[in-house]
Amino acid sequence: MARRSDVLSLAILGLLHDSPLHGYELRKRLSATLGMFRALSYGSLYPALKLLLAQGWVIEQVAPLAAAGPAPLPLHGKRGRIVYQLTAEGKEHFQHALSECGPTSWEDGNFDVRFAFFAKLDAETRLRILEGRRTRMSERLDGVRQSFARSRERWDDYTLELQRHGLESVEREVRWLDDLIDNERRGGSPPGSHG
Amino acid sequence: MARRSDVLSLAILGLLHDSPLHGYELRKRLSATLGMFRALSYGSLYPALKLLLAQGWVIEQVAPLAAAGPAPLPLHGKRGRIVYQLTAEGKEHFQHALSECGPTSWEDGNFDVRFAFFAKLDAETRLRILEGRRTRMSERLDGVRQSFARSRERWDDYTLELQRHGLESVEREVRWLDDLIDNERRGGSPPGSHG
DNA sequence: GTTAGCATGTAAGGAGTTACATGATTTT
DNA sequence: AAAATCATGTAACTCCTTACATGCTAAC
Repeated sequence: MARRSDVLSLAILGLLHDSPLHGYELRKRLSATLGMFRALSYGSLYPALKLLLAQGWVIEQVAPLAAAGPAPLPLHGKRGRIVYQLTAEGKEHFQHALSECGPTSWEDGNFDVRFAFFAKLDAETRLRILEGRRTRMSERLDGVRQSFARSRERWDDYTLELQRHGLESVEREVRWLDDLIDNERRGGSPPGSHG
Repeated sequence: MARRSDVLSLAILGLLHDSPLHGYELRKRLSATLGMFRALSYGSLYPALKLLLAQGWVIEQVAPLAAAGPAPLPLHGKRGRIVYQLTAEGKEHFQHALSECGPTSWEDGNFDVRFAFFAKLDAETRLRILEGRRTRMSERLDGVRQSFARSRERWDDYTLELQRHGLESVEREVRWLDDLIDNERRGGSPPGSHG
């Protein structure tokens, strides 16, 4: 019934939570936000939407004429844009799926999307996910540091530089999470800047 | 005949370039280095090795007794470890594939592995790949900056913070590439530290 | 009038993971 | 003697991309 991870579904439902959208616009927002800097292909998006439809989490509505919106709003001829809207079950499923704070929630692919919708979660769940992620990243940091120390002679300068850069990236990630956890404990919203 | 990208093949051939290795050891090195901090599964590795074998780029050698190596070297009973060794054609193919400095060479999945084997490339090719990568990252930076500026009001603090963090990551990547290009132009090896 | 962008889809295939299956060796 | 680690592999499955197919609309 429920898919294993289905990050994409979660992201789509989350975006539709605010307002109904059609596929093309959805794709632009998915690409521009949610840590997804790589553009998602239509070959992934449209089948995913049909799946959400089949599960009753969204409904399709053809919009041939003007719909309320601040965008340029070009009127279409034969077939209007297909606008997807969240159903009551869809909202329910979204909240349930988003509230999952087990180990899968802080995995590489999942964490970013969870974080993007943190505003729709309670403070306790937010903290649990952040701490889980921090622990995971810390473990990774240890592993990377050890293999870095173990293999100083084995590799040339370029390979070493690549490893060093990767190491720094993970260190930066941990510091970022530390700041977020700190801020969450004080009951504040995310900071606008940090070192 | 030749696969489209085949980053994994390139990585394996590159590691075997220095010394023959068996699958298990190969996997550890692939995971620990080459920017691959995620462990590669055996379900990917062993089929890839069989493919290299079929193409004549490596040969298998069963090592039931001691082989020259500084490792703990446990002797095995029935079946020894299967050690893979680069052939002359394998070396040739590796050099040819690595020297490819077209647009594919600076794509997300490919660049890291290329960079790891930079020591086996001439300075001119190194510079061309670094500059291609820099341009690509710069373009991405522009796109991210624009969508970040366009959507300041649309999203909540958490989503915005995620975007800001992503933005900073790309900025950092560009600075890193700038340093490397600078250093390459001076004809030096990679720096040990930077801002 | 043609190029670029809007808009929706399908079929085939690439690249990888998980779960399964097996067995030796080393450490506790 | 149990647990961890070494060591090799296969089959099924997931997720995603590319290439194809179609047609409208806006800008130059």
